[in-house]
Amino acid sequence: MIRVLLAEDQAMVRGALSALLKLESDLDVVGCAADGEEAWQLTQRAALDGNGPDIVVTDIEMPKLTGLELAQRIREREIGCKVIILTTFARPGFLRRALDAGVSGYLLKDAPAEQLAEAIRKVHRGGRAIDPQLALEAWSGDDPLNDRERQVLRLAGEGMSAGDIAGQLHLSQGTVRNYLSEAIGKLGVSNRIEAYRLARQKGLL
Amino acid sequence: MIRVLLAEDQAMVRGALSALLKLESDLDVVGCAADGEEAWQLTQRAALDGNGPDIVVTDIEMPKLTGLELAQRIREREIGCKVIILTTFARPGFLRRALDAGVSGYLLKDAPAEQLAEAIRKVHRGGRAIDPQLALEAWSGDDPLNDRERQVLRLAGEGMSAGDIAGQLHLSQGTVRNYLSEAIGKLGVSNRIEAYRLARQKGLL
DNA sequence: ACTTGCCCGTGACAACTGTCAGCCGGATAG
DNA sequence: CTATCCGGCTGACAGTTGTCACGGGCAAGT
Repeated sequence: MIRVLLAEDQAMVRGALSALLKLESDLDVVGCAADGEEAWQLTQRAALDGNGPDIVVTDIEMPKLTGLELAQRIREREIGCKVIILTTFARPGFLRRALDAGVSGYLLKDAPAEQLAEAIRKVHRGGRAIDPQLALEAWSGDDPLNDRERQVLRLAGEGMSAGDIAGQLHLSQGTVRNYLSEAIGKLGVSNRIEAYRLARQKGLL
Repeated sequence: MIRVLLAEDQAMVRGALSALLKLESDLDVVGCAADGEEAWQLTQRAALDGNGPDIVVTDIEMPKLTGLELAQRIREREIGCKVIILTTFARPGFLRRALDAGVSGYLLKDAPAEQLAEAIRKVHRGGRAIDPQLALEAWSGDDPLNDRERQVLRLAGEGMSAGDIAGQLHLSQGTVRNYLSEAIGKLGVSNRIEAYRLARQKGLL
């Protein structure tokens, strides 16, 4: 019996995926989480009790903690469970960061439903399940942005001013503007809005 | 037995929803479509054979034919089956257009999974199933923005400067800034980025 | 110890943004 | 006809943004 934990913010989709996996006799859905933070709590707590999930299937874009951050944390704290990313976005940057975060699988929501159970089994056997089309693209374009630039850009994209961002990240306003300027330059655009859009589109956020 | 047809472009989600509905003993998933056009073909053909679906559950954003267009067509050709929209987007503008197209239900993918089956039954009995939170907004929050403000905001949201926008719309730079200022004020935010995000989120663009 | 690189910060400057008060011409209505 | 509204424009002002040059601190290599 493979123990699976599901993290996905859209309740309807979460419930439906759960129903899908419950049809498989060798899979056991031991938990569902509506955001990354909840998934982390559940995983960690269960792991301490010795009945943690074998596989975490997670979306990327979720409130509080993204799927990528969740994967990273699971690896850092050595929880010992595998992670499969299940997302809408075929962005090379996402896949790359997912691999850096040590995930074992990366599936698209566009893929046929049967692939999910198959991927879970494959990963559980110690294999990897990476969408083949995407795997190719991932090593072509490279990611110019560093962590700070990403953070700052993300906040700027939500409409925060340099001052706001500085407050939130405990930096000075000038530094924030420098990072933004850097990011704008690296991406070859002319203001923060375009930088945000481009970075987002390329999956660099 | 309620006959249901499912239209949703993401294969994984489509399969999962299908699994979810198959758990209900009084529901029968008689077809799945990956886009609006396919859903229309299936619905129409089955209707001619006298075994058309009672309910079509459809996403909005799909290739070829959107869920809204599908709903409209089903009503125009008097197929005689009900439509339930199932979408990510809580935009009052979408709901309004959906109602105009004669749909019987409008659910969010954020809603709990159980609601889908309930909504289907309710609509089959002749009722309506509109997300209550959304229903309020749709007729309360009426659109504060005028055409110019919308245009300008849309372009600003793509990263264009006041000067760029002025060029594109054949206005003066100052006028563009005035419109932006107006829009920012009406939406109660503090810069163009937030204004864009809010307007977009409310479906006003 | 010395470079090299990175992170964070400063100060200054030009450009852009957001706000406001007010002008003009056309349409509409009383 | 005149009053009023509306779309568009202007000019001015303070605040924010984008750029640049530069300085200090810290870590890793050499």
